[in-house]
Amino acid sequence: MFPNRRIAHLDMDAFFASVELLRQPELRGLPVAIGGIGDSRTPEGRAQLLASRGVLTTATYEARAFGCRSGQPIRTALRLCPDLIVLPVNFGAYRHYSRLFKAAVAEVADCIEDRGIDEIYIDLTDVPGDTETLARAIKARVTAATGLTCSIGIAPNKLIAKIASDLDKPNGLTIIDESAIAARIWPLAVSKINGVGPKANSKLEQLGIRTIGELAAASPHMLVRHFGQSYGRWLADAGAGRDERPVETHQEPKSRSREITFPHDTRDPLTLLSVIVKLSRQVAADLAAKGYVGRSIGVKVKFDNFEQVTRDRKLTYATADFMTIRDVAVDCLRRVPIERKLRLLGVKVAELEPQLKAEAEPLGQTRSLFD
DNA sequence: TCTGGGGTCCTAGGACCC
DNA sequence: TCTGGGGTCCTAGGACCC
Repeated sequence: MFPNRRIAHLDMDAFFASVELLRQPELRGLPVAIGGIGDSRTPEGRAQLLASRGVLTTATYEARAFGCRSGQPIRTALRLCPDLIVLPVNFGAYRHYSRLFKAAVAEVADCIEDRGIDEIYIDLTDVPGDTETLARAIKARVTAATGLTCSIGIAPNKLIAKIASDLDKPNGLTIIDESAIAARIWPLAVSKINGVGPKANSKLEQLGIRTIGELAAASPHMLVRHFGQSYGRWLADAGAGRDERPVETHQEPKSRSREITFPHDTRDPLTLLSVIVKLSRQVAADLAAKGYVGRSIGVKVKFDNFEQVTRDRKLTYATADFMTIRDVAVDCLRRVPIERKLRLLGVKVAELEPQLKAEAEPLGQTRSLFD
């Protein structure tokens, strides 16, 4: 049990776009979005973006007022907001600011769980001090270190903290204790729960469950009947605001992949082969850079009708070797019936382990001869 | 010329073993 | 010979998240 925990969820506000605005302050107040490779302010860049198949990763609040959203095709966004300024993604800069804000938080509390480039959970349970004072100190340090704002939710667990951080965006601070859950959380849509996506949401809707309060009132039996043992029970717990997951300060990577959406759908064998080779080289380099090797190698194919298939193969040893990855990936691709054009091709290495352990592998194999 | 790229976790069926 | 049951591994697919 985790009595009286104090868990914070911190989410940077419109992160990618906000970083760009630091670099280009003259764009403040204008509708700005990040995505693709071109810059919409030049005629060539605009033409490139209009021809591309990219989506927005982030939109400023000014752009959101026009209906622009992350995940939206750039073309759609430019139609909704012809004056939208679309800037190319610059992951190097975002990673830099990501490190800065996480280091700033660590000065106040060091039990931090990484949830990607722009959000974290923080366990404040054992940090001395009043909750609101701590939260304000964290926000102040993040802004001092980066010039950026964030939104924080604090609650007895990660599930509620995540919902809370979204309630007062941008630059928000929301503290929800056990006694406030009914008033603050129950009126919200079930889709606000991290883990309830479009499929579960529409199924719940068919069952007459639209709010978290209605989920809390639903019978766990009924939920298990419709959603299965595991997800059904989880839904019942989530509705009740129960979540005992700890804040995990370290997670080992499980897989490494690279994928690319073609500018134009294709089934040309030479093109597919050269792309597989390139992706394999990238995955091998990524693994080498991080010092990992993996036992499972596979490919992902998305056809022009968005149908998706995967093929993978497990090896008897772990590797990060480019030629091995390439050969197995090619082999996997050969097992995919190519009856229409491809939209996307990807290569993945999974079941990762640190490289040092793998170097000891031959010893293990030798020993096994005497088993 | 609608719909990115990089992840995690879960399920389910068949093979295979005891 | 007319039909078990548990366990693990492998592969493929899908939901969901940032």
